[in-house]
Amino acid sequence: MEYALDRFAREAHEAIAGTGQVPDELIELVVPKPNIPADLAFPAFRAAKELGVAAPQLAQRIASSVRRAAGTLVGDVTAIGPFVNVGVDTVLLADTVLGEIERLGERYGSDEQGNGQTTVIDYSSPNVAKRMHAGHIRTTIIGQSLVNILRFLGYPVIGDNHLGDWGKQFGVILAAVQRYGEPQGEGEELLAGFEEIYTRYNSAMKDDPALDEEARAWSLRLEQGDPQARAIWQRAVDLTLRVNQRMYDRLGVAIDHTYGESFYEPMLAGVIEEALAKGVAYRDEGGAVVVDELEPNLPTFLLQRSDGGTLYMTRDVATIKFRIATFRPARIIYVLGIPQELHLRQLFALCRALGYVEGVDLVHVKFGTIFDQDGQPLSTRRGNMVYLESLLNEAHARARAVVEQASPELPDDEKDAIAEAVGVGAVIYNDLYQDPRRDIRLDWNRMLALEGNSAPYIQYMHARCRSIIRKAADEGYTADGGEASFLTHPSETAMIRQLAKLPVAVREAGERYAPFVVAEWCYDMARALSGFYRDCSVLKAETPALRAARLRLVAATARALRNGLALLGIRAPERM
RNA sequence: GCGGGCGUAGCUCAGUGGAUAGAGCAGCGGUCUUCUAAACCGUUGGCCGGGCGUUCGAGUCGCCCCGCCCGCGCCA
Repeated sequence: MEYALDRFAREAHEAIAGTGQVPDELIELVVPKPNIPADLAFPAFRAAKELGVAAPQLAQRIASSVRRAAGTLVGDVTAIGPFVNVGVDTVLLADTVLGEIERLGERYGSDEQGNGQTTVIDYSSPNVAKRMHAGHIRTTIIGQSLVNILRFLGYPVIGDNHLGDWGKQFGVILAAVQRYGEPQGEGEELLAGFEEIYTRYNSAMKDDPALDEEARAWSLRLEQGDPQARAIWQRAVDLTLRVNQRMYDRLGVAIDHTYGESFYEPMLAGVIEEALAKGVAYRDEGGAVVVDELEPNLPTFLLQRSDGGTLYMTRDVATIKFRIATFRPARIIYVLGIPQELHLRQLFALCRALGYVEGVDLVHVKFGTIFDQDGQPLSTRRGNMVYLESLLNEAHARARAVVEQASPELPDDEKDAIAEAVGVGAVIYNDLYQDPRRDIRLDWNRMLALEGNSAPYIQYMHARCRSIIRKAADEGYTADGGEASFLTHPSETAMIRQLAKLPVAVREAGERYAPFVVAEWCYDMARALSGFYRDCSVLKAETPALRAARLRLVAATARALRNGLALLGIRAPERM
């Protein structure tokens, strides 16, 4: 889709090429830094060198011979030193952008580049029989935002929650249930019970190899369909899904499939056989299936345990094979932590060696680890674990306190709804506002910040727009006759420029698998609005025509902010 | 040892070869009789870890160091 800024870039390029001063292939436009008074720039260095002239001279020649074709978005063209600076025609831009937003509404910023190329995204994937904690929040939130963004870009996206419900890990739970009895209770509390016996057994296992054997044996019984093992397993799976769903609902997360690792059990033997038959793997003296020397610097790994049990790797290979056969994707994305990088490199290499992934892009979207205040890893044993539910509850409570103070007149249920949107939004935003590769040190005040570069700030600016629109309607004002040409104040044109950038930001976020690009756009949009709010009154505009134009601008801003926040999975309340 | 990531203001972070490196938080000083002060304005704060190179131009690319984090066969 060609949005206003795409058109502007094309027309600016054409205008420069039209001077005949520089060959088309040497024209490369860049977006200048904010302190430069231009919307696009052509650094003339390379072209000047190629043409054997001084760069400032070439820039000057281009600027003085450029012709502005009527009806284009190209405004002033000036040379500053070796740069040709191109300004946008702000009036035409305003008219174009407002028109786009009014026409496209909640689709403003979307695109069609996906073109039928299916993308499978593996995200969230918590373990069964455990509560979700701070460690799960990143894959869940980043994953859902990528789903939203890629869908918006027109890719058919299939999300899959690859539940950790199999393998030795669950063998430990089964063995623990045998030893300590199955925990009783309901919901979160019951899950905590499972967790408790799991950690107890796990630490006992450390100095008793017999317990380790037992857990492994139970994982085998589960794989082989032992009815007792399957019954406990089923209860644990159902319970976990039920409890997790509450978290997903609060976070605006909806995952298309929840196959889980167990789903692939019937396919595992075939995968192992195939790897052996193709000579990609071999069985060693101990009986384990080994994959060796697939690629330089790729460490050896196992596809089957020596006792016949399968591994994470086995199930992941089967998962890829299944996904490709079932969904015919052009791409599979894993939203997984950096510590899993080696595993995925091995997995991808193995799938390539097996010939499973012709024409399929395998992508690891990686993120750093969460540590506590002191830089220690979060763990149940350390007692520093932060559970997702209590995190969200705390966020809600803090936001609720602010609503209570700021808007005591609102009805109770609306206060609650606002507190939920704002509190949860703050948590989500905290994970999406930066490049995910960095490790995060847990800091409640930063995580639950309600001011500055935060979701609540953006939500607040949106609510202010909505408030203006409500008040205008009360007074009988409408946007009718609101010509974009009245919007000439610097704060207004700054807003329009920012509005125009949403489609660009969405595309970049998709290309880089980087929701923070959208988050950044939202924040910059909110700041642009606050400048406008300070400088330009809507209801008290000098003329009815100006008021109507500003009403259009404010409505468009609310719409665009809402779209941006939606891509992050953050709600935009009408009032705060 | 091998592999990967990170290093930009006191703290948390943007900056994907171009012009004078930008935000938020914290600090200091101001602004509510005004379309919501979850806001706004002003201000303090930088050998961009270090070195060498490539380039007309390097926070950005390459190489070498330094520091921190992570991973490296029967867990996931």
